[in-house]
Amino acid sequence: MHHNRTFTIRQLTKEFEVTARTLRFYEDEGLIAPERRGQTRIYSGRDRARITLILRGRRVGFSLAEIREILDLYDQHHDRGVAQTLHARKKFEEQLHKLERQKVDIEESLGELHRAIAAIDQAMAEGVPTAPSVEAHRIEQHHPHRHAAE
Amino acid sequence: MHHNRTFTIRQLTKEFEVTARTLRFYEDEGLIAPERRGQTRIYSGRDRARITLILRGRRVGFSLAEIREILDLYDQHHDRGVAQTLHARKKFEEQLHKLERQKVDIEESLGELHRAIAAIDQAMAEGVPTAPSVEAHRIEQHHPHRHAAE
DNA sequence: GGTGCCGTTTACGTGAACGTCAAGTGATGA
DNA sequence: TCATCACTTGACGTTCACGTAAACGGCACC
Repeated sequence: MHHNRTFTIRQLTKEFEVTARTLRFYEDEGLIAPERRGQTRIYSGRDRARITLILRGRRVGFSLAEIREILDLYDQHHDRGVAQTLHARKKFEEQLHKLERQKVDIEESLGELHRAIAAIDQAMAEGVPTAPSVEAHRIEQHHPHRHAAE
Repeated sequence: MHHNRTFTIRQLTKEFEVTARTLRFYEDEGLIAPERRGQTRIYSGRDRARITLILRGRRVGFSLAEIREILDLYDQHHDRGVAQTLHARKKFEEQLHKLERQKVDIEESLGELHRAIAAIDQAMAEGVPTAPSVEAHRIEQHHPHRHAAE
C-alpha cells in the first residue's frame, strides 16, 4: 500500500489551488480532520480524497452544508442500521436529481452560447448585423456600487 | 405579434419562484430595466427573457456580475464596432469553456453518486456491508455554529 | 542571534445575494 | 370614505465562504 502517503498543508494548497485558510476552515466546519504532529496538521490520502470531493462539490454548486451531509452519508451508511442506509440512499438520489437538473441548465446555456457565437461569426462574415436570439437593448445605470476604476 | 405581453412583478415572482425583492435587486444591479406606469414596474417579454437567462445563469454558477457582462454583450455586439464584437466573441467562448469544465465536474459527481447508490443497493441485497468508493470515517466535531436543534 | 520560512490560533472584515422591516403611494371594492 | 391590497423606496440585517491581520512557536542556516 503506497497509499499511506501524507501531505503538508502547503502541498495541498498548491495541488488544489486553495489557500491554507480554506483548508483550516473546512476543518473547522468538520469536513476534514487531519491528524496532528504537535500543532501541525498532517493530511492523509483519505483527507486528500475528501478535499477532492469538497472542491468538486463546490464547483457544481453545492453549499458546504450539503457537502458535509454527503460526506457524512459516505461515512455512515456502513455500520449504521438499515433505516440509516435507506435514508442515505434517498439523499444520494436527491443530489443526483439536483445535478441532473443542473446538467440540463448547463446544456441549455451551452446552446445559447453556441448560437450567440455562430451569430457573431455569420455577422462578421457578411459584414452585416444580424438579429440575435435574445432580445434586449442597452440598459443605462447609475452605479454607486462600482468603484469608478475598473 | 402576440409577444408584446406585459407582466406585473407578482406574476413573475410566481412564474420564476423568486421574491419581488430579488427582481428589484436585479434592477438595481442593472440586469433588467422594466418600464414604469407611475411607480409600478411593468415587465415586458424582453425583461422576462432576460430574467430567464439570469436565473439559469445563477443556477449554473455564474455570479450576477458575470451575468451582467453576458447580457451586456448580447446587447452590445450589434451596433458596436468590429473590435467590440470580437471582444464579445472571446468572452462568449470563455463562458463556454467554463461551462464545459462544469459539465465534466457534474458528470464526475453523477458517477460518484451512481456508484454510491449501487454500492448501497448491493450491500442491502447481500445484507453485508461493502467497501465504499470514498474512504472516510466519522468525524467528530464541536460545533458552536450549529443551533443545537436540527 | 537575527532573519526567513512554514506553521499555528484568534478574531475581526468583506463581498455577494438577497431578507426583513418601516413607512409611504395609488387603485379598487364595500 | 375607509380599508385593504399590491406596489414602492430606503435602509439595516444576515448568511456563506472565506480574506486579512496580529501575534506567536519552531527550525534552518549563516
